[in-house]
Amino acid sequence: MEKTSFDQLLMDVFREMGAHRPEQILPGWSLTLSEIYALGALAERAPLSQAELGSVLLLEKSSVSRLVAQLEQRGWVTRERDARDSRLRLLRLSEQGAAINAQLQRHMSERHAELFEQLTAREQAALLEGLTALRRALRQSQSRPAHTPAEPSAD
Amino acid sequence: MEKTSFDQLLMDVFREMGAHRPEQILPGWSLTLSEIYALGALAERAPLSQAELGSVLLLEKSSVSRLVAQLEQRGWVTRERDARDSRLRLLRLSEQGAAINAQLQRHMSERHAELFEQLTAREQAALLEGLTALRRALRQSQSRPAHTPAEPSAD
DNA sequence: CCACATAGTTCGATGATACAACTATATGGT
DNA sequence: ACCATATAGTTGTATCATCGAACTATGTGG
Repeated sequence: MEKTSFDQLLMDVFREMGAHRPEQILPGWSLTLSEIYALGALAERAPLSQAELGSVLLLEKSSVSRLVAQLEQRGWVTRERDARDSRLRLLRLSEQGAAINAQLQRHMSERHAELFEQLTAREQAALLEGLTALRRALRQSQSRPAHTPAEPSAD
Repeated sequence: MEKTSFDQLLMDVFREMGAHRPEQILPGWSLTLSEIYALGALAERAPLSQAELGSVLLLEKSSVSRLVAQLEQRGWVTRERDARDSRLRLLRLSEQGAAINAQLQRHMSERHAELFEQLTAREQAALLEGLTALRRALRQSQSRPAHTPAEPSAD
């Protein structure tokens, strides 16, 4: 039993999941991780401004701008101007976008299922518990990345 | 309590660790994930040909070629020709490379430590167990990525 | 010795990202 | 009202990791 480091483990998992190959995340779908992630975020937390989406995705606003432009072009996301503050772009999934997202989730679930079948129930539980905890820890120690996503001022 | 999907979890973790921002993995070190990973692989499994390294990293041979060229340029990796088959480049860490790798590992361990402090012992154990199992499962179902890395012929 | 296989390199393209400079809109003080 | 400043988003430019294809060099088997 190799005492593999946690980083090593995580890196292995990243790679095997094809994280360094944008096109490969979901074979056949020309979707990047960011796009998938964005759809998921919008599906859950209803209307988000681009800045808000950026702080979820940890992406620079310019990257978000282009990202959502693409999603809009595909007809998956709508960008409505906020009535109260027309600088804001309120992002929502279109119906088609919601459908795509559902399909994506399903697709990924299937992939999970395959993977999970190979884990014992105990391992599955451990994986979820561990990742959830890790994410929590990461969020807290969120050691101010370069483009430190500004806290959406709750103002 | 959101029933966060596993993919979602994993993606969150990716992003918070800065996996989409090459430079950001280890602030101050201009190292990509692949480079870090390559150093680690060489540290463990002694001399590897580029093809072998490629199948570890899941990278195309051309990508490996450039990657190791960079590492060599920095003086971290040596590329010796195999005496028996001079087509092969036997990759090894230089002393400096080994030192760098050790430093990297230490650096990352520290980061772990910070993160782990925020997890309960139980969560830590769960994380390691879960990731280990997941990696195993990924390796097994490693079914057919596009550029399917050829099995390094055990010759 | 020639045909073919294998290891690696180089070239060109793609795509995700950042940063900086810009536009448009909002807000607050005088 | 008006200007200064702040904020949201866009556009332009650069970087860089990656792939695929075409190439070179080396090994191998008739």
